Amino acid sequence: MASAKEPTKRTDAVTNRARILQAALAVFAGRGLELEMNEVAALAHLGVGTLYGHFANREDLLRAILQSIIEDALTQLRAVHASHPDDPRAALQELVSTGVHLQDQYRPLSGALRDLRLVELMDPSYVSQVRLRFLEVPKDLLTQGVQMGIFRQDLDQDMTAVIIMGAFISVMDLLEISRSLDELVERLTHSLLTMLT
Amino acid sequence: MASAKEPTKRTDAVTNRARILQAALAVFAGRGLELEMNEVAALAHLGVGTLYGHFANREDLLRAILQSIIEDALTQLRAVHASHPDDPRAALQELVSTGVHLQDQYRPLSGALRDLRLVELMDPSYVSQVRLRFLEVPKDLLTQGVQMGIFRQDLDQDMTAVIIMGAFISVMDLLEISRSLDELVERLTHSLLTMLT
Amino acid sequence: MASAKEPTKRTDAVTNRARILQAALAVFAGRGLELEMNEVAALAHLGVGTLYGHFANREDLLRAILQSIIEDALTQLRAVHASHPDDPRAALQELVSTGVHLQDQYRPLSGALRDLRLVELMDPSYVSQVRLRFLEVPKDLLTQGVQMGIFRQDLDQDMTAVIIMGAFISVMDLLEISRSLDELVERLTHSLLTMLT
Amino acid sequence: MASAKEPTKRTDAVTNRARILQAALAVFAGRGLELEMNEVAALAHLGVGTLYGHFANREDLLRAILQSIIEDALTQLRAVHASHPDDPRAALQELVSTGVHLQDQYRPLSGALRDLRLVELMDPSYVSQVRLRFLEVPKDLLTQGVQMGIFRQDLDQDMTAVIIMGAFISVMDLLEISRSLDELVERLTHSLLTMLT
DNA sequence: TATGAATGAGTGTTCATTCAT
DNA sequence: TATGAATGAACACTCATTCAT
Repeated sequence: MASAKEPTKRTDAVTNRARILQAALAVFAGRGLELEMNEVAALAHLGVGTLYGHFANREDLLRAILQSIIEDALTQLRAVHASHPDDPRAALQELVSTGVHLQDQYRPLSGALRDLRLVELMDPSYVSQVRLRFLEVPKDLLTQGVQMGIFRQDLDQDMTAVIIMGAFISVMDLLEISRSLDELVERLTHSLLTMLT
Repeated sequence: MASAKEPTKRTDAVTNRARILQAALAVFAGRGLELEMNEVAALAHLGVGTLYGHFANREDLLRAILQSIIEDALTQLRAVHASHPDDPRAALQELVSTGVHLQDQYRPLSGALRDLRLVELMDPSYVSQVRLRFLEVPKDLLTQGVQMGIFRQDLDQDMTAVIIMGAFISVMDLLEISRSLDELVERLTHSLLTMLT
Repeated sequence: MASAKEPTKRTDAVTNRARILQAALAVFAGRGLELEMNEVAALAHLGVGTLYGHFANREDLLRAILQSIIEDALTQLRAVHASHPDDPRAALQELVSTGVHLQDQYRPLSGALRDLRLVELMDPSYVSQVRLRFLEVPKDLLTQGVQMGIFRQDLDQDMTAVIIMGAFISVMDLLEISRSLDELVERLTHSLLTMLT
Repeated sequence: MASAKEPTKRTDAVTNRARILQAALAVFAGRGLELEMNEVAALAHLGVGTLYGHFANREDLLRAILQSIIEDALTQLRAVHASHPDDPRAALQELVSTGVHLQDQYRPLSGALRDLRLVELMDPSYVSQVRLRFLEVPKDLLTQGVQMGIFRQDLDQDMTAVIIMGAFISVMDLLEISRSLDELVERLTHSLLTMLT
């Protein structure tokens, strides 16, 4: 029905918004919070002005990226737990794997989450809420594992969740002296399981 | 060109270098790598030009701050181990305490150590070397504890060191929902001891 | 951040590049290599940023001006020779006139061509090449005049070309004690013709 | 009588003034009007402050250098004429030689004399006066030569003086394609003598 | 809605000049 | 008088944001 005479000048607005986010994500992966609007525009093959049609300003775009990353990460992490409803050990292993690969995928994220500029960007309450949502994941896994008698009973579950999440972040420091991400995953999983059972 | 209104301050040059570093440290604590020369100068009650008499440029000043922080942190952490030569449990407790307080004192440090700009600032090999030097501290403590039969034998010491360091960093995330730094230290120490023995 | 008080000028980009060059030329005529970006921008009734959209940096703009002046000057000087194919005397007269008026039009040029900063700006080989291209003009005229039997045979043509070019430059020193440019042109032409024939 | 106990702390003020001028001259030879106070001070092995004890400001120092160079150049050029009271040909040859070597010795001078900043620095009337004093030298030589029947009678002596001075300056352009300064001197002298006799 | 040239506040850095020692 | 660290105005350049097209 629709005969496209013009060379798709008005690409669908939704498409463009997605394209911007995708480009912004790529730039964020490289530059983190230093992301530049021109660079995003260039990568999205759009004019800078177009970015401002979809996001009020740079901060808005950053917020959108961060939310997108955060929700993606949370979704991935939660999916892990859901996919191993009866096997906390396997769940932990995959949680570690997913966590480490998320670090790799969104490299500047962990730094950004600790960057003071983030608090100026996002609502402070949102930031702490996000942190808690992340901690929920290992905590739920722990609770289940303890109930099933697989993990030790004498754990401070909040602290243990923190320890697990912190391990995801810090283990990247060993990447340079390690053969591969997968080796790190395996060793970290083993260590955590040793300490938790 | 120079209009001197106030009676020019003429403190000792050595004093001024220290004052600049102190001011820069304070600004770094607030802004991290976004540190601005004007802000440092203002905080030090010095003209901008004076900064350039002591540091060739902004990057040089950042490098000086970072090295200063890093060496201070490493010194503090190592001192802990040395002060408890025969008691790995007590050493761990104080290590946790020192680690958490360092996080608090040099807030943007852990983020900066993960910031891509750091590698442009410092030698890449220096950065990874620093990470390893930090990991050495808990690792040495572990080795000793295992030899003394206090910690479990079945630990991957590199991984465990990573887990301990990661815990220092991540535990700050819980600060908002915790009553105090000291409470966090206590709970984290307890959890780590539980898992290590 | 940008507070637009006046109704933003939005002249064609091509127009603006020309306007910048024109303004830069005017500033160069006044300040030579000391040209300031702010001054050029103000004279062009454009923001500084606009200059950087057309020229990568100050040096680039200077290069563009210098090349523009040099090519214009060379073109004008060569055109003189071409317009008097059979009359070296008339050609010399007009060459002097053009040379002197070029000096007047692009006042700091001859100084700039002798400025050490020029070599940092342009390729050193470009600079010496330009000098030679300037010398070609009187030299060709001499060659032709000698062949036609109008100028004396016993001339070192390179040296004579240098003498003619040097006269253009130095004669400006007499401007203050002379009635007009045209008088200078006439007297210089007469002197040169006297010495060459 | 004077027993110098202190390590010559107070070097004679006259000595220092001379040292500053010497250093400034050397810097001027390299940088021209871009001369920097710190560089002069360093080369003179004196503190910057000392410079301001002898010269009110940078412009004052520049004025002093320029006057020194100008007077030196004039003295040298006049001495040439005086040393060949009866031989205008020989005088011209040596005038060329001296002129060319002065160009070489005070490289940025001819550019500076054409620099607009010079007029802001020196009294405009001083500048034109200086130009005339320079022109006097070849002019006197011409007058004498004409009176002695050695140079042609039909010369506009002002213009010819200009032509000679201009030749000194422009001949430096050929230095790059010439074997040596001396070769240039010889060829230029020959050409001038050819044209003047 | 899309464009991207234009904008100018803000930042790093230089360098003539001052003044406590 | 000599010193040189301190000073800050001035300048090149960047980049988020706007708006005429």
